[in-house]
This record gives sequence, C-alpha cells and structure tokens, in this order.
Amino acid sequence: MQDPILDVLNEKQREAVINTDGAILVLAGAGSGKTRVITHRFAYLLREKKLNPFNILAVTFTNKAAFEMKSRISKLVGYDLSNVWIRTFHSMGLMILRQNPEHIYYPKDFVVYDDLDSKALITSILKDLNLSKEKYSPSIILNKISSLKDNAISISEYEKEIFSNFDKIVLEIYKEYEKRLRKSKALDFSDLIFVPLQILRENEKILKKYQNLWQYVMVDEFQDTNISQYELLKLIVDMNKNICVVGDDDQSIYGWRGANIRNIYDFKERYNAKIIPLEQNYRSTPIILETANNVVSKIAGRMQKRLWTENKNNEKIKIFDAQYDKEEAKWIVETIESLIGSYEYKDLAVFYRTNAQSRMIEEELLYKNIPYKIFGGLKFYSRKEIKDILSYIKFIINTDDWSSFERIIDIPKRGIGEITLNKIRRFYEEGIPLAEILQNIGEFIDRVNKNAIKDLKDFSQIIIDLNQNKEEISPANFVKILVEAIGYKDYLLTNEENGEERWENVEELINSIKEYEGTKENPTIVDYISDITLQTVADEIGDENERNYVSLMTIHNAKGLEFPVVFISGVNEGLLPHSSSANSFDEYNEERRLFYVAITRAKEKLFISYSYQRMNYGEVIYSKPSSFLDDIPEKYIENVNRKFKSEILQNKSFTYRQLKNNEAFVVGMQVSHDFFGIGTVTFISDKFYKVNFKNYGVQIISLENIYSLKVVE
DNA sequence: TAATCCTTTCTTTTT
DNA sequence: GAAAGGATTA
Repeated sequence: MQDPILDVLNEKQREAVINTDGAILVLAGAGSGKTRVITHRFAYLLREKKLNPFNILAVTFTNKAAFEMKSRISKLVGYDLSNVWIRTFHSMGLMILRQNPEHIYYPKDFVVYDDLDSKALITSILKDLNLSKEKYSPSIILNKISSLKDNAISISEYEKEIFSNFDKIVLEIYKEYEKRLRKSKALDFSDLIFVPLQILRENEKILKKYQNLWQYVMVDEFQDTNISQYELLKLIVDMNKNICVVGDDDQSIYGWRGANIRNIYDFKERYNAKIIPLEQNYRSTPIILETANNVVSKIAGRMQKRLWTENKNNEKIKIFDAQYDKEEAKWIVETIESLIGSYEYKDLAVFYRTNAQSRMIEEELLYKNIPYKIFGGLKFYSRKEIKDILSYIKFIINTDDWSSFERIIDIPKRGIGEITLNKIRRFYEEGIPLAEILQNIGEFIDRVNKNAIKDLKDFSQIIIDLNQNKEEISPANFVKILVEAIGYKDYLLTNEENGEERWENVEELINSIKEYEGTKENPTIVDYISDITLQTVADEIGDENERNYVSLMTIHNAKGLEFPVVFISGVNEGLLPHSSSANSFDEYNEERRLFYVAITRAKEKLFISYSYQRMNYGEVIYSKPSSFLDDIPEKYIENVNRKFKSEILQNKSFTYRQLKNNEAFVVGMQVSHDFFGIGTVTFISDKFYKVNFKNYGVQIISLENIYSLKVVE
C-alpha cells in the first residue's frame, strides 16, 4: 500500500510526523529535511485527525518559508491552502491585532513602523528632549526598547529595575516614544508580538478563542524565538498542549535580536517533550559536514548531535589567501567564471558577514559581466524616493502619523520649513487632527505666505481624496494617482541629482506592487503597506527556475537556503568572528555558529577566502585569517595559493594596528609588512622608508605603499 | 526658507 | 566613501 505522506520519510522523520499529540521537539540538523517533516506532519494531521486546516497553526520566521510550506502542503493534499494559518510570527501578531481591534488603543488602520521609522522617531525625541545623539545613540536606544519588548518586560517592570542614570534617560525616551507612537497610531516591529501577548494575557475570552481554534501548533526555527514569542506560544498551547517545535541550537544566530537559545532547553523541561533528533543530512558532502561538525563541536552546552550523510562526492574545501580585498574578489569572480559550464549561475552563492563587503565583489562581477543579485542590505526600500512614496501612503492611510507627515510635507517643496512645521505641530499636540489643521490651514496659521496656504490646501485635498478611495482603487493605481497628483516625477527630475534613476526606482516600485496584486485576492493599498513592512529579504528569492544569477548575501540571509557551490568571503578575524563579539563569550559562540550556518549551505563545493587588508570606512584596515579556520582539519583543505599559512599566519601572536593620524613611523620601530613579514625600520625620508626584514633583508617601501606597513606591538 | 558647503558618522547581523 | 546633519550665506 502506498502512502504519499509517510513513504518518502526516513525513520526519524516518520517518527516526528506520526507523533501527533503532546509536545515534540524535533532537533533538526542542517539539511536534514525539517521542512519536509513540517509539511508532511501538517498533511498527516489533516488526514488522521480529520481536521479543518484552520485548526492548525504553523509559524515560521520568513514569508518565504511560510509560502513554500503552503505550496508544498497544498501539493501533498491536493487542494489549495493559501489562506490557512501558516504565517510568520509577525504576520500572526498583526492578524491577531487586526481581528481584535476593539481591544487595543489603535484603530483599524494603524500603520507599522519599520526600524528606520522608529529610529527617526527616536532621533526627533532626542532633539526635543535636548539630549545628545552621541551619548544616546538612537540605535542603542531602539535596541534597548526593542529588547525590553522582546523579553516581555513592561514599562512598569522596567521602572523597578532602574539604577543608572542612563537607564533613567532611556525610560524617559521610551515613555515619550510610546506616547508618540500611539498618537501617530503606529506600532513598531516588536509591538506586533508584544501587544498581542498583552491582549491574550489580559483577555480570557480572546485567548480561549485562539486556544479553541488552534488545536495543533507547529513552530519552525524555534531556536530563533525570543521570550515574547515563546510566551505567546505558551498561552496558545496551554489548553491542548499539542505543540511540535522544530529547531537546531547550532543554528541559533539571532541572539542579538532577542532570540533566546534557552527557549529550546526550557521547552524540553517544561513540556517534558519527546525529543526526535534528525541527523541524517541530505544536502552536503561528508567533508563539508565534518568541517561543520568540527567548527561547532567546541561550543559548550549544546545539544550533542553529529550530522552524517550517505552522499558520496567528496571534494576538499578550497581556501584562498589574498593580500587585498580586491584580489580576493577577483579570485572569487574568476573561480565563478571557471565553474560556469559545469554549473549554472543560480547554483552559485557568495556569502559575507557584513553588507558593506558586497561592494568589492559586485564591482568584479560587473566588470566580468556576470549576472548577480544582491539580497538584503535593505537597499531598495531604504532609498529616499521609495521611502517618500511609502511615507505618503502611510500618511494617507493614517493621517495621524506625524513622522510620515513630517517627512513628506515639504516634498515636493511647498515652502514649509521648521517654523511652519512647529506651528502645525503645536496644534497637533493639542489634539487637533492633522487632517483638520491642513484643511483649514488659513485659520490656524496666520503669517504663512499665501502660496504656502494654497499648497497646503492642495496637499490636504490630495490626501483626503485618496484616503476616501483607498479601498476602491487598486494598490498600483493608487500609487500612480498619488505620484501624478503630487507631481513627483517632475520633482525628482528637477531637484534630485540622479533624478532619472530615482524615477526609475519609483516605476520599479509600481511594478512590484502590480506583482503583489497578482498574489492576493482584492488587495488594497492598506494590505500592501502592512505586508511590505513585514517583507523580509529571503522573501525576494524567486522561483528556482526563473533565477539566472549568482546570489550575494550576508550569512544571516543565507540561513534556510542551499546552493551547490558556496563562497564564504572575508573569513577574517574581526569580521568572522566580528570584532564586536570580542567581549562576550555568548556572542563569540554565535559567530562560530554563523560560520557553521554558512558552511552547511553548501551542497557540493565550498570555497573560503580572506584577505590581509581591506577597505573599511574608506580606510585600509588589517586583519588576520579567522581563528575559526584552525578548526578545519588540514586533511580537508586544499590551499589554492602559496601564501596560506605564511609567516604572517605563523606570527599570529602579534597584534597589528594602523598608524593613527598624527603618528609616524620612527627608526627602530617594529613593523610588519603583508608580504615581507616582520622587520625593523632603519631609515626614513620624505619619499620612502627602509625596513630590515627578518627573512627578506633590507627593502625599500615607498610612501605610496606605506599602508602595507603596520606597527607591531 | 533654500541652497551650498563642510563636517561627522556609519557598518554587524534583521523580523 | 556615501549619506546625513550642521553651519553659513543668499
């Protein structure tokens, strides 16, 4: 007898699928078929328990994962499941909020602020409170506020734990931030989890509704959940206690965002969960897996597991040792070129730790005419012109949104500067709706010049008209009408430096909205705005068959993906592990896991590279190869070039630094050169230096090449 | 109020 | 090296 749901599973996977009731913890190693487990389990539940699909809740972290699950389950069961509860955490939170509008302080059309919006709001609060941006950096403050919300700590609880002056200021900013968010009828990212949590905690009736609805719950990437998310889950499953979480503590790389790796350990204890490890890997070669195992095995306290595979092909890992980042990029691109033929572009991916590293590689790819796509960096949506339009839309939907208003009121120029803006703000703060102020601007503001009054009236007319028709007009048309009404194209072409390029971006935005329209039934601009704010980078990665490019992304963005050929670039000390992790053991371990995630994306070929000097902030910085490389057994490595393990590497106990601005080399100083190694300065002129190197004798280093010298301390 | 120039900051990762 | 912010002048 054939069973399409169970037959294709291995023993462990099957165990995870047929154990339907109670608490299950599936410890799914990289490439062990965890998506398959979740999708088949969903289908199995439908069949065996005769459930309505809406009675199952499956939560993921990216829309892409949710989308893929939906389509795979639909295929498995033979009918469409696009509207069931397979969602990201944030969109689930948003859904709960939208379904229970009477229980929150926000009306139906609240908007969601992304991080840039939140940061801008904090910046303006700092300004009004006369606090310096240096001492109270907006990103640090936002991190702090988010982390409180992510850890389910309320303002009053936080208040009790305040000792330092700094915390006191943070509290003040936090309170003001909340006040202004509310006044603008906006929620930030963390609120999308934290506010639903509060609602379910405080309202028995609503909680019961969801407990009855979701009889079975599944969670993907459980190691990435934060406290608030875990608390939310606990409430939801409290009645039925049917919860299956799938996770891998070795792939926990979001600690900095509040993810709490302890959730996975706590889950085991609290629910006395049945643990099912999936250790058979279907993705990579034995060498890649062994390397990955070695990198991560040092971490204390992890749940022991060792990936294995029946895969045969067993190529060594190629490591390239470059002098300059340019050279590194060149090698990557040349290698890509040489692989085309046996591989297609879509099979190849280049990873890096920080977004800024993509530029050098991009330049080389451009030069060689190789098609590529950079994922993330938030570039598109953080472009000025795109933010302008999105702010317009947000303001039209919600005319209480001060931050958006502030951004767009003088775009295009309407002669509104700080002074007029402050006048308007005073009325707004008195509680008069912005829309009303704008409509009757003449009565509110006396000494505004006639033109400004007319422009403001026109502006408010556009807002009102579009607001009234927001449900009727299709999203793409909405934006077209908007852009037309405010004369945005003319504005860009006459006022902005690369106006044409910027206008093309706006057109691209409209196109992408058209595409969005195709994915949903009767979408409105309101739907679009809430969906787009929650859009993640991984969501952009299109259908495999349509891709014809090399993929470039950060390692974080690579999680959950796989490629036949993977390049991990910039594997330098200070970059991976990142220097910011130097003071925290937890963070250092997270960097290690990051490297593990990068390695385990590779199916067949893995290339690793680093360079001794690279451009950073427009300055040259020096660094050694990553210490993580020491954990790769020599027998798995094929060194591509001669310099690997060169004397510089052997002299790792030295620390290097660049000369500071006013500092100079002096005779007798110990220095290190990227190629010649360690030496002593013997002569200085205004044209060149002479350095006596241990292994190469006296060499002349011209001033132009001075950056290849560093001080040895 | 707008336009221009100069200074400072930014980069770790992102739902 | 870009982008944002601040200061200065028109």
